[in-house]
Amino acid sequence: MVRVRYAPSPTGSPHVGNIRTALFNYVFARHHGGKFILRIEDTDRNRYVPGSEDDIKWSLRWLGIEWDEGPDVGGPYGPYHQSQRLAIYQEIAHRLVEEGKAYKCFCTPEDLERMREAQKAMGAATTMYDRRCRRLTPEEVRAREAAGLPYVIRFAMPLEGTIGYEDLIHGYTEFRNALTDDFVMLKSDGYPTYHLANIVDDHLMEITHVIRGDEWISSMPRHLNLYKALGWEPPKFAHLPLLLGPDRQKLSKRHGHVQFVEFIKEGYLPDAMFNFLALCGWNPGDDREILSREEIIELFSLERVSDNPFVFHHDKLLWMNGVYIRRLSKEQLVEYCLPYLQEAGLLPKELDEPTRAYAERVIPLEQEKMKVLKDVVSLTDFFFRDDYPIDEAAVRKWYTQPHIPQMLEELIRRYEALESFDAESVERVTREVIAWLGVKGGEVIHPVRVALSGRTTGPSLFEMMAVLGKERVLKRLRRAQGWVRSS
RNA sequence: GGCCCCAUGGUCUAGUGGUCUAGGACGCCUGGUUCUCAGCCAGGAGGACGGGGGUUCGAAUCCCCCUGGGGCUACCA
Repeated sequence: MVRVRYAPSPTGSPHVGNIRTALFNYVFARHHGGKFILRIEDTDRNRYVPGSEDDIKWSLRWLGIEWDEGPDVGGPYGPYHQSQRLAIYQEIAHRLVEEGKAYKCFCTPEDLERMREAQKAMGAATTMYDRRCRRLTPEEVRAREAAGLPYVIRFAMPLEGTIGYEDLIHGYTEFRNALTDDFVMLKSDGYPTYHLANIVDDHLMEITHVIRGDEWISSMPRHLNLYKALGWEPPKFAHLPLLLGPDRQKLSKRHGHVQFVEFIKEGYLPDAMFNFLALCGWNPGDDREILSREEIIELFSLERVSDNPFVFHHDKLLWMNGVYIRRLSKEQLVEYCLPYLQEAGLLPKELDEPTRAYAERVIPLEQEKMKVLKDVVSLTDFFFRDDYPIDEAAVRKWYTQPHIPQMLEELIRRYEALESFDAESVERVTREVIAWLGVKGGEVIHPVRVALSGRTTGPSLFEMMAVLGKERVLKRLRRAQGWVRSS
């Protein structure tokens, strides 16, 4: 039985890279019919950010990623918050101390700082804990404890030899033990560090595969030696290529919009995000790129995960989201868009039937143009308000032309007489005016579009008029009569 | 600096020794459709597969070196 976990730490709203890791774990579990576990690694009390755990869960659920064990759903291996498992880590850390595989270190942060300064002053290329407390005699340790000095527990790394492992993505890799220092396992506040908690929980929760970012490769000598010291069989490891910003640095806040919840708010669709994230480092091996979750789960394999870093560009995500928006039924599109229009104040929070029906006719008009749902606001605002911006350059271009006054007058007269203001009738009448004026179609259509929407781009003019309705159309055409000027 | 990872067009990626004068996608450009934009359709530009050595009849594909980029180097994850 495959058991994998996503183990975020609640130190802020998760960014795309974190969620990509969660998705790969989830897809791997589903592909193998295994379990996907969510474990909260809240072992850093200083960096804890309230609310970030909710963002993590919200992001996962929004993507349709449900965890089989973890917060809210429980499970046989709980608790799933590391802060609730402190006694376990402490017991194991002390056991290691008794076995001589770890030791108490009484160095203060100031001691360590001085040590590093001294090493640098001596021209050392690398600063590394000098293991001074590893050499303390039992009497010295007892004396310090009796004096009530705070301490951390450090792992006693082997001083020689190498340790290696077979990475499912990178292949065999090995490290020289002497190059890794005696890392802290248990902090002076009694909380474990990632290195300890992660190994203990992965073992206790019977995790079979650890799938995480490449930045963890360098911690492998610590983890592998810890497993060895504990006498535990390590799980399989797969390190995912890093997600990079356009400057090729590891993706982070510095790159702007990288928080996953920002993507949700912008109006990316869950299916599109799922699809795109799956392609951040993985591909199905053929030319397909638009893939459903079911297809991704069916086709996924770690063997097809690339081992080179992935530069995250928004362009392709935007394109893909557009593809998914265009595939939406009119009803789905409306449901997705209404909240954005309400949020923008273009529609009331409580929709009455006529208003809703109107919005249902407006929104689909711009479906093919939307890249993100939020686009609906700028694309359709003139349908919902009268004080929309006017493209002055377009007004200057058209409203200085000689046929415009006559055109407006004639259009208004004929539209007023129309009984049914549907697209076909409006088009018929408009074409009559075009013929009567003896001008090209565009010479009427373009200035009318500017009159009705204030812009030069937009939906098909006649459908737009039918939706706007006779009253609004006439009002706006009359207003446009005031734009006419000679030049 | 040390250790480790990575290296195919601007970006993502196919490619696992011959079928590659390197395929696909995004982006970009052109044309078509059309009342505009978008969409859709059809074309196009853009790579001497980072460089140098090998191995081989034959290398984008295997090996080595170099170069470049990145990650880690905390009582953070």
